[in-house]
Amino acid sequence: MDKLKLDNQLCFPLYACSKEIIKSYTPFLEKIDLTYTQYLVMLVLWEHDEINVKNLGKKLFLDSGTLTPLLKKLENKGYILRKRNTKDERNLIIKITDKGKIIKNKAEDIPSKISSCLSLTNEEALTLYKILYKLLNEKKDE
Amino acid sequence: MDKLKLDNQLCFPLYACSKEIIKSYTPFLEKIDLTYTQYLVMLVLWEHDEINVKNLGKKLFLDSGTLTPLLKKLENKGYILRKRNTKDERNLIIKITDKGKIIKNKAEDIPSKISSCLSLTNEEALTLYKILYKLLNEKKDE
DNA sequence: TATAATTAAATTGTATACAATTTAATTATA
DNA sequence: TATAATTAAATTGTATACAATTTAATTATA
Repeated sequence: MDKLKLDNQLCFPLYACSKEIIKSYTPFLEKIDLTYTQYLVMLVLWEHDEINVKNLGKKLFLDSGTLTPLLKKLENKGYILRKRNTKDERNLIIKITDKGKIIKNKAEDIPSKISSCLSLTNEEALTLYKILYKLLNEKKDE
Repeated sequence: MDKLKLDNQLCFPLYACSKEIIKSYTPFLEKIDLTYTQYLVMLVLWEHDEINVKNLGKKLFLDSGTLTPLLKKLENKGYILRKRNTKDERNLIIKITDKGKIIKNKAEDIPSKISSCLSLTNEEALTLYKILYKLLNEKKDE
Protein backbone atom coordinates (compact mmCIF):
# COMPACT_ATOMS: atom_id res chain seq x y z
CA MET A 1 0.00 0.00 0.00
CA ASP A 2 1.24 3.44 -0.89
CA LYS A 3 1.45 5.29 2.41
CA LEU A 4 1.82 8.59 0.58
CA LYS A 5 -1.48 8.43 -1.27
CA LEU A 6 -3.80 11.25 -0.29
CA ASP A 7 -6.58 8.73 0.27
CA ASN A 8 -4.47 6.84 2.77
CA GLN A 9 -3.91 9.80 5.06
CA LEU A 10 -5.83 10.20 8.29
CA CYS A 11 -4.82 13.79 9.00
CA PHE A 12 -6.06 15.10 5.67
CA PRO A 13 -9.77 14.27 6.14
CA LEU A 14 -9.45 15.60 9.68
CA TYR A 15 -8.05 18.87 8.37
CA ALA A 16 -10.51 19.15 5.47
CA CYS A 17 -13.52 18.16 7.57
CA SER A 18 -12.64 20.63 10.26
CA LYS A 19 -12.41 23.45 7.73
CA GLU A 20 -15.60 22.50 5.90
CA ILE A 21 -17.67 22.29 9.05
CA ILE A 22 -16.23 25.56 10.37
CA LYS A 23 -17.24 27.15 7.06
CA SER A 24 -20.81 26.00 7.62
CA TYR A 25 -20.90 28.01 10.87
CA THR A 26 -20.24 31.27 9.03
CA PRO A 27 -23.81 32.23 8.04
CA PHE A 28 -25.00 31.69 11.62
CA LEU A 29 -22.04 33.38 13.28
CA GLU A 30 -22.27 36.42 11.02
CA LYS A 31 -25.58 37.28 12.64
CA ILE A 32 -23.85 37.77 15.97
CA ASP A 33 -20.70 39.27 14.46
CA LEU A 34 -18.35 36.43 15.43
CA THR A 35 -15.77 34.33 13.63
CA TYR A 36 -15.49 30.66 14.55
CA THR A 37 -12.47 31.19 16.81
CA GLN A 38 -14.17 34.14 18.47
CA TYR A 39 -17.21 31.91 18.98
CA LEU A 40 -15.01 29.36 20.76
CA VAL A 41 -13.84 32.08 23.15
CA MET A 42 -17.43 33.08 23.77
CA LEU A 43 -18.39 29.44 24.44
CA VAL A 44 -15.83 29.42 27.24
CA LEU A 45 -17.04 32.74 28.63
CA TRP A 46 -20.71 31.75 28.46
CA GLU A 47 -19.73 28.95 30.83
CA HIS A 48 -17.24 30.73 33.06
CA ASP A 49 -17.75 34.51 33.01
CA GLU A 50 -14.05 35.15 33.46
CA ILE A 51 -10.74 33.44 32.76
CA ASN A 52 -7.17 34.49 32.11
CA VAL A 53 -5.50 34.25 28.73
CA LYS A 54 -3.29 31.35 29.74
CA ASN A 55 -6.16 29.09 30.82
CA LEU A 56 -8.25 30.16 27.87
CA GLY A 57 -5.39 29.15 25.62
CA LYS A 58 -5.11 25.78 27.35
CA LYS A 59 -8.79 25.06 26.87
CA LEU A 60 -8.81 26.09 23.22
CA PHE A 61 -5.32 24.91 22.19
CA LEU A 62 -4.39 28.44 21.17
CA ASP A 63 -1.42 30.60 22.14
CA SER A 64 -1.14 34.29 23.00
CA GLY A 65 -0.02 35.06 19.48
CA THR A 66 -3.47 34.08 18.28
CA LEU A 67 -5.46 35.15 21.30
CA THR A 68 -4.04 38.63 21.96
CA PRO A 69 -5.28 40.24 18.72
CA LEU A 70 -8.49 38.20 18.74
CA LEU A 71 -9.36 39.29 22.28
CA LYS A 72 -8.73 42.91 21.36
CA LYS A 73 -11.28 42.50 18.57
CA LEU A 74 -13.83 40.99 20.96
CA GLU A 75 -13.20 43.90 23.31
CA ASN A 76 -13.83 46.37 20.47
CA LYS A 77 -17.12 44.64 19.72
CA GLY A 78 -18.04 45.13 23.38
CA TYR A 79 -18.40 41.41 24.15
CA ILE A 80 -15.54 41.19 26.67
CA LEU A 81 -13.40 43.26 29.01
CA ARG A 82 -9.62 42.85 29.32
CA LYS A 83 -7.92 43.83 32.53
CA ARG A 84 -4.82 42.85 34.43
CA ASN A 85 -5.09 40.78 37.60
CA THR A 86 -4.26 43.14 40.46
CA LYS A 87 -2.75 40.25 42.43
CA ASP A 88 -0.42 39.30 39.58
CA GLU A 89 -0.05 41.86 36.84
CA ARG A 90 1.31 39.27 34.43
CA ASN A 91 -2.16 37.78 34.10
CA LEU A 92 -4.75 39.30 31.83
CA ILE A 93 -8.31 38.58 32.93
CA ILE A 94 -10.94 38.21 30.24
CA LYS A 95 -14.44 38.99 31.48
CA ILE A 96 -17.70 38.72 29.58
CA THR A 97 -19.88 41.86 29.34
CA ASP A 98 -23.67 42.09 29.43
CA LYS A 99 -23.59 42.56 25.67
CA GLY A 100 -21.56 39.36 25.43
CA LYS A 101 -24.11 37.53 27.56
CA ILE A 102 -27.02 38.73 25.48
CA ILE A 103 -25.77 37.16 22.24
CA LYS A 104 -25.75 33.78 23.97
CA ASN A 105 -29.50 33.58 23.35
CA LYS A 106 -29.01 34.11 19.66
CA ALA A 107 -26.35 31.39 19.63
CA GLU A 108 -28.45 28.76 21.40
CA ASP A 109 -29.76 27.18 18.21
CA ILE A 110 -26.47 27.12 16.31
CA PRO A 111 -25.29 23.65 17.45
CA SER A 112 -28.53 21.95 16.44
CA LYS A 113 -28.60 23.78 13.11
CA ILE A 114 -25.07 22.65 12.37
CA SER A 115 -25.63 19.05 13.40
CA SER A 116 -28.80 18.84 11.34
CA CYS A 117 -26.65 19.66 8.30
CA LEU A 118 -24.43 16.69 9.09
CA SER A 119 -25.84 13.27 8.33
CA LEU A 120 -24.24 11.47 11.25
CA THR A 121 -26.22 9.11 13.44
CA ASN A 122 -26.06 9.76 17.17
CA GLU A 123 -23.86 6.74 17.48
CA GLU A 124 -21.44 7.92 14.83
CA ALA A 125 -21.28 11.36 16.40
CA LEU A 126 -20.51 9.85 19.78
CA THR A 127 -17.88 7.52 18.35
CA LEU A 128 -16.24 10.39 16.52
CA TYR A 129 -16.34 12.50 19.68
CA LYS A 130 -14.68 9.79 21.76
CA ILE A 131 -11.89 9.09 19.29
CA LEU A 132 -11.14 12.78 18.85
CA TYR A 133 -10.93 13.34 22.59
CA LYS A 134 -8.71 10.31 22.94
CA LEU A 135 -6.34 11.96 20.46
CA LEU A 136 -6.67 15.38 22.02
CA ASN A 137 -5.94 14.18 25.53
CA GLU A 138 -2.63 12.77 24.32
CA LYS A 139 -1.69 16.18 23.02
CA LYS A 140 -2.97 18.01 26.07
CA ASP A 141 0.25 18.12 28.06
CA GLU A 142 2.83 18.72 25.39
CA MET B 1 -28.01 19.50 28.49
CA ASP B 2 -26.30 22.77 27.68
CA LYS B 3 -25.72 22.69 23.93
CA LEU B 4 -23.34 25.63 24.21
CA LYS B 5 -20.85 23.96 26.55
CA LEU B 6 -17.43 23.60 24.93
CA ASP B 7 -17.40 19.94 25.94
CA ASN B 8 -20.62 19.30 24.05
CA GLN B 9 -19.31 20.53 20.73
CA LEU B 10 -18.26 18.14 17.99
CA CYS B 11 -16.57 20.67 15.75
CA PHE B 12 -14.20 21.90 18.44
CA PRO B 13 -12.32 18.61 19.00
CA LEU B 14 -12.21 18.21 15.23
CA TYR B 15 -10.64 21.63 14.87
CA ALA B 16 -8.25 21.23 17.80
CA CYS B 17 -7.25 17.69 16.83
CA SER B 18 -6.58 18.71 13.28
CA LYS B 19 -4.31 21.54 14.39
CA GLU B 20 -2.45 19.46 16.97
CA ILE B 21 -1.74 16.63 14.58
CA ILE B 22 -0.67 19.03 11.85
CA LYS B 23 1.72 20.59 14.36
CA SER B 24 3.29 17.18 14.94
CA TYR B 25 4.18 17.00 11.24
CA THR B 26 6.34 20.12 11.48
CA PRO B 27 9.65 18.56 12.61
CA PHE B 28 9.46 15.99 9.81
CA LEU B 29 8.32 18.41 7.12
CA GLU B 30 11.01 20.94 8.01
CA LYS B 31 13.60 18.47 6.76
CA ILE B 32 12.17 18.65 3.25
CA ASP B 33 11.32 22.35 3.49
CA LEU B 34 7.53 21.94 3.33
CA THR B 35 4.61 23.24 5.35
CA TYR B 36 1.68 20.92 5.93
CA THR B 37 -0.43 22.44 3.15
CA GLN B 38 2.51 22.33 0.77
CA TYR B 39 2.95 18.67 1.73
CA LEU B 40 -0.66 18.00 0.75
CA VAL B 41 0.00 19.49 -2.69
CA MET B 42 3.09 17.29 -3.02
CA LEU B 43 1.07 14.21 -2.01
CA VAL B 44 -1.21 14.88 -4.97
CA LEU B 45 1.72 15.44 -7.32
CA TRP B 46 3.57 12.34 -6.15
CA GLU B 47 0.51 10.45 -7.34
CA HIS B 48 -0.34 12.35 -10.50
CA ASP B 49 2.68 14.24 -11.85
CA GLU B 50 0.51 17.04 -13.15
CA ILE B 51 -2.84 18.65 -12.42
CA ASN B 52 -4.46 22.02 -12.89
CA VAL B 53 -5.20 24.41 -10.05
CA LYS B 54 -8.92 23.84 -10.18
CA ASN B 55 -8.74 20.07 -9.76
CA LEU B 56 -6.01 20.40 -7.15
CA GLY B 57 -8.30 22.71 -5.22
CA LYS B 58 -11.17 20.24 -5.50
CA LYS B 59 -9.06 17.42 -4.14
CA LEU B 60 -7.67 19.46 -1.25
CA PHE B 61 -10.73 21.62 -0.47
CA LEU B 62 -8.71 24.78 -1.12
CA ASP B 63 -9.40 27.75 -3.39
CA SER B 64 -7.16 29.76 -5.66
CA GLY B 65 -6.77 32.42 -2.98
CA THR B 66 -4.88 29.89 -0.92
CA LEU B 67 -3.27 27.92 -3.72
CA THR B 68 -1.93 30.70 -5.94
CA PRO B 69 0.63 32.07 -3.45
CA LEU B 70 1.40 28.61 -2.09
CA LEU B 71 2.15 27.22 -5.55
CA LYS B 72 4.42 30.18 -6.29
CA LYS B 73 6.39 29.23 -3.16
CA LEU B 74 6.65 25.62 -4.25
CA GLU B 75 7.85 26.84 -7.65
CA ASN B 76 10.51 28.98 -5.96
CA LYS B 77 11.71 25.95 -4.03
CA GLY B 78 12.04 24.13 -7.33
CA TYR B 79 9.55 21.37 -6.50
CA ILE B 80 6.99 22.25 -9.19
CA LEU B 81 6.55 24.07 -12.48
CA ARG B 82 3.62 26.35 -13.27
CA LYS B 83 2.56 26.85 -16.86
CA ARG B 84 -0.61 27.68 -18.73
CA ASN B 85 -2.42 25.02 -20.71
CA THR B 86 -1.84 25.86 -24.37
CA LYS B 87 -5.25 24.43 -25.26
CA ASP B 88 -7.03 26.63 -22.72
CA GLU B 89 -5.01 29.48 -21.34
CA ARG B 90 -7.34 29.87 -18.39
CA ASN B 91 -5.94 26.68 -16.88
CA LEU B 92 -2.68 26.66 -14.98
CA ILE B 93 -0.96 23.31 -15.05
CA ILE B 94 1.09 22.32 -12.03
CA LYS B 95 3.82 19.81 -12.83
CA ILE B 96 6.22 18.12 -10.43
CA THR B 97 9.96 18.54 -11.09
CA ASP B 98 12.72 15.97 -10.58
CA LYS B 99 13.64 17.80 -7.39
CA GLY B 100 10.06 17.43 -6.26
CA LYS B 101 10.13 13.72 -7.01
CA ILE B 102 13.36 13.21 -5.10
CA ILE B 103 11.97 14.45 -1.79
CA LYS B 104 9.27 11.79 -2.01
CA ASN B 105 11.82 9.28 -0.71
CA LYS B 106 12.51 11.42 2.31
CA ALA B 107 8.78 11.69 2.96
CA GLU B 108 8.07 7.95 2.79
CA ASP B 109 8.41 7.37 6.50
CA ILE B 110 6.42 10.39 7.67
CA PRO B 111 2.98 8.72 7.81
CA SER B 112 4.19 5.86 9.98
CA LYS B 113 6.11 8.21 12.26
CA ILE B 114 3.00 10.31 12.74
CA SER B 115 0.68 7.39 13.36
CA SER B 116 3.09 5.85 15.85
CA CYS B 117 2.74 9.06 17.88
CA LEU B 118 -1.03 8.56 17.98
CA SER B 119 -2.32 5.85 20.26
CA LEU B 120 -5.21 4.75 18.08
CA THR B 121 -5.90 1.10 17.39
CA ASN B 122 -6.21 0.12 13.75
CA GLU B 123 -9.91 -0.25 14.27
CA GLU B 124 -10.27 3.22 15.77
CA ALA B 125 -8.23 4.73 12.95
CA LEU B 126 -10.43 3.03 10.37
CA THR B 127 -13.63 4.08 12.14
CA LEU B 128 -12.41 7.65 12.33
CA TYR B 129 -11.43 7.57 8.67
CA LYS B 130 -14.84 6.31 7.60
CA ILE B 131 -16.82 8.84 9.60
CA LEU B 132 -14.66 11.73 8.39
CA TYR B 133 -15.08 10.71 4.76
CA LYS B 134 -18.81 10.34 5.26
CA LEU B 135 -18.84 13.95 6.43
CA LEU B 136 -16.48 15.13 3.70
CA ASN B 137 -18.44 13.54 0.89
CA GLU B 138 -21.50 15.51 1.95
CA LYS B 139 -19.52 18.72 1.60
CA LYS B 140 -17.87 17.69 -1.63
CA ASP B 141 -20.36 19.20 -4.04
CA GLU B 142 -21.27 22.44 -2.36
C1' DT C 1 18.13 41.25 49.58
C1' DA C 2 20.24 41.57 44.98
C1' DT C 3 20.34 38.65 40.96
C1' DA C 4 18.87 34.70 38.31
C1' DA C 5 15.22 32.04 36.72
C1' DT C 6 10.60 31.62 35.58
C1' DT C 7 6.15 32.97 33.98
C1' DA C 8 2.38 35.37 31.19
C1' DA C 9 1.27 38.36 27.44
C1' DA C 10 2.55 40.89 23.73
C1' DT C 11 5.08 41.40 19.55
C1' DT C 12 7.27 40.08 15.12
C1' DG C 13 7.39 37.55 11.07
C1' DT C 14 5.70 33.97 8.06
C1' DA C 15 2.07 31.06 6.17
C1' DT C 16 -2.28 29.84 5.44
C1' DA C 17 -7.59 30.33 4.56
C1' DC C 18 -11.35 32.27 2.48
C1' DA C 19 -15.02 35.75 0.84
C1' DA C 20 -15.47 38.95 -2.66
C1' DT C 21 -13.82 41.03 -6.69
C1' DT C 22 -11.11 41.46 -10.89
C1' DT C 23 -8.87 39.87 -15.05
C1' DA C 24 -8.37 37.17 -19.01
C1' DA C 25 -9.85 33.42 -21.82
C1' DT C 26 -13.40 30.57 -23.67
C1' DT C 27 -18.07 29.24 -24.80
C1' DA C 28 -22.93 30.10 -25.70
C1' DT C 29 -26.31 32.70 -27.94
C1' DA C 30 -28.95 36.49 -30.19
C1' DT D 1 -20.08 36.82 -35.81
C1' DA D 2 -20.51 40.34 -32.18
C1' DT D 3 -21.96 40.29 -27.41
C1' DA D 4 -23.29 37.98 -23.20
C1' DA D 5 -22.40 34.48 -20.07
C1' DT D 6 -19.31 31.43 -18.04
C1' DT D 7 -15.03 29.76 -16.32
C1' DA D 8 -10.26 29.61 -14.09
C1' DA D 9 -6.75 32.09 -11.72
C1' DA D 10 -5.19 35.96 -9.59
C1' DT D 11 -5.86 39.72 -6.50
C1' DT D 12 -7.50 42.26 -2.35
C1' DG D 13 -8.67 42.44 2.27
C1' DT D 14 -9.48 40.35 6.70
C1' DA D 15 -8.70 36.84 10.21
C1' DT D 16 -6.42 33.36 12.09
C1' DA D 17 -2.28 30.26 13.64
C1' DC D 18 2.05 29.58 15.40
C1' DA D 19 7.32 29.70 16.13
C1' DA D 20 10.49 32.65 18.09
C1' DT D 21 11.52 36.63 20.60
C1' DT D 22 10.69 40.47 23.73
C1' DT D 23 8.80 42.77 27.73
C1' DA D 24 7.25 43.09 32.27
C1' DA D 25 6.14 40.93 36.57
C1' DT D 26 6.93 37.49 39.99
C1' DT D 27 9.41 33.85 42.34
C1' DA D 28 13.53 31.29 43.59
C1' DT D 29 18.08 31.33 45.19
C1' DA D 30 22.97 32.59 46.17
